[in-house]
Amino acid sequence: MFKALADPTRRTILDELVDRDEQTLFEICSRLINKHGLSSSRQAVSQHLEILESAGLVRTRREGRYKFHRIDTTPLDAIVTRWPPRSDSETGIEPAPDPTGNDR
Amino acid sequence: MFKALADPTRRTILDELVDRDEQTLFEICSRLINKHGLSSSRQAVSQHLEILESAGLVRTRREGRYKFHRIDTTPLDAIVTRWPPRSDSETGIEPAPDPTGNDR
DNA sequence: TTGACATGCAAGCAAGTACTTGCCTATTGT
DNA sequence: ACAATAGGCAAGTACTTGCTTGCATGTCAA
Repeated sequence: MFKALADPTRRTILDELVDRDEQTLFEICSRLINKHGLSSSRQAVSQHLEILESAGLVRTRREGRYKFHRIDTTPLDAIVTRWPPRSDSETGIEPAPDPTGNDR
Repeated sequence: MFKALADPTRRTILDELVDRDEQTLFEICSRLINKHGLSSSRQAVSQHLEILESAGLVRTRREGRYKFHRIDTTPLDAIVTRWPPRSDSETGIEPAPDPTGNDR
């Protein structure tokens, strides 16, 4: 999931899906070009969407020849819970034992 | 910042800095090896820390020949605010105008 | 002062990644 | 049926990136 977020184009795609949900591949393509000035080919965007989907950040729904994409932000919660903001009691001076780390 | 989070070793370094703040380079090195079984050379970890620092996720403090590192989680807030969780009113059926996106 | 220690700098290499190109399948409208 | 449309698959390529190697700088203790 972190690798999926590492690409700026993919982040812009997520921005677009926040702006409007349930978009098709071509729709996302033209909005990237017209609204963001990105020269992204259809295949490039398709591969980005694959990566976003396998990361769990995008859910898809097939309907005839259309494939609609919607954002799923739930995987993002893991980021903030993994590295929680430090409380004041933790930011105090710590014992700082053995800066060389030779015993670990 | 997203690119900084894309590497698993860098994420483990952040884990370590949550576990104990104000660690030196060598200290982080040995903890990566002993606690996580990662075979990371000193130079590799040093470069990871550079990237984390330029991403604003790690703050450093020099003291003699030691350089202490501490985590800064404030940049992470931008992630959740950029792609906020959808409220129920937004998850309803949208008009879905022009799936081809030809007018955009 | 001198040697050990903690860290910094830079060139080179190998693996990964984003993108293109070309072709293919499936669905829909006329 | 047939052409247009929406999307998928796969190989090739240029660029990025994580890592190593070797040396340099700065600090501290004896």
